[in-house]
Amino acid sequence: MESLSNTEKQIIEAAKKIFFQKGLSGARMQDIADEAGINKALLHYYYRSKDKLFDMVFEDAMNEMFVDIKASQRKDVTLKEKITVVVNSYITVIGRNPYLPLFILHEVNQHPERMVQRMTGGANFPEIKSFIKDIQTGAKKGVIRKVDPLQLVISIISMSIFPFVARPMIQGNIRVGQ
Amino acid sequence: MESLSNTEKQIIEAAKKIFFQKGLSGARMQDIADEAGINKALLHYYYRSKDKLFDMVFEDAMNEMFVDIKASQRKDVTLKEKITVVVNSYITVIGRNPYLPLFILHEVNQHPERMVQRMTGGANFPEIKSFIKDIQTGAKKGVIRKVDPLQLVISIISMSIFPFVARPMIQGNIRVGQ
DNA sequence: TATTATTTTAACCATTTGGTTAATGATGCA
DNA sequence: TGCATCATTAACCAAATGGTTAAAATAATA
Repeated sequence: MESLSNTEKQIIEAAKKIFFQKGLSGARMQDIADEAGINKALLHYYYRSKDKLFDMVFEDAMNEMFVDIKASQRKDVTLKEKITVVVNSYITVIGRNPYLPLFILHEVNQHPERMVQRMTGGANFPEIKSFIKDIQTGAKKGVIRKVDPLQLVISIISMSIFPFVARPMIQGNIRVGQ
Repeated sequence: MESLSNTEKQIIEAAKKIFFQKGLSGARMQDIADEAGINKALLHYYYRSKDKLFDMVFEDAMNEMFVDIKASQRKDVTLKEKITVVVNSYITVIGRNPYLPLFILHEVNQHPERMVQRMTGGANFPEIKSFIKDIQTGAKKGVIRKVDPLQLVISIISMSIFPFVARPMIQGNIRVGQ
């Protein structure tokens, strides 16, 4: 991220746009070049291969998706505040970039190994385990009802993210039923 | 679906396997032919083009995803039973074929028009509108708390489907945090 | 069995696509 | 101003890929 040339930024922006929409296998280097308004060879000049370029974009996407979440894991925040932060964060981030979640989910499914790397390497990634512990102590204190902590986490994440992912289908459906 | 030859079935099965895993743009006709144990030209003999073949698979997928759901829309079932049927149906169907939801979501995002067709044409497709009405009358009768019906539907669907979609990420995450 | 229709294949073909190369433009610097 | 480095491009290449064709194998039919 340190001092990218103007062209480099254009390329990354273009690559994000195309990769987010079409995925790795659906994206064409020519499309990215066109979107960036440059020659295709220049893509390879800066980022050697399609895969390398995709890696950058993917790492960017992961960061974008989870930056704010990290904030919820500060120790000095109450459980309910943490939950609020998580939900708000997802809604804000995805609202800003609707392609993000489905892009990540699809690509993780295509190459699970690629994500495990980013997860161990990448700085900001939400730690579910710590969230679970918070819920457990919260339940003991009586702040929330006693539930399976993992299930609660999954439910919160599901309800925060899935509506965006399924939006085209739901909207389509409602429209079809008049 | 009426009396397909053995080869045709093999092709459909192979095509489903490959398309489900890799999506339209990621799938190779050669892969499908190999998976079916036949020559690539035979694919085109039965299903003219990759797109035509994909259309079959996609329609199949949509049906598979929503067959059972239709059952929940019978009039003589209570609201809570309906909800149970919906949740169980999704869990069963996706448990049987984990690739299904992400495949559909991804492809619908790639070509929204394709889905709208399937939705208007396809027989079994869950009608959210009718579900919403059930919830509204249920709320009036006091069977459930008064909530935004659409939000409830979306939450139910989210919690039923998303855990499967995000499974690799959640499992990966938990493993990484030891 | 002879012939016709159907199924299957090997060999091709045209296009697309990721990637390379060599030349041209620009930019800084001595 | 001349030279060297960096940025950019047009033209090209090889491999991959969807699709075709003509021939071979198989099944149906008379």
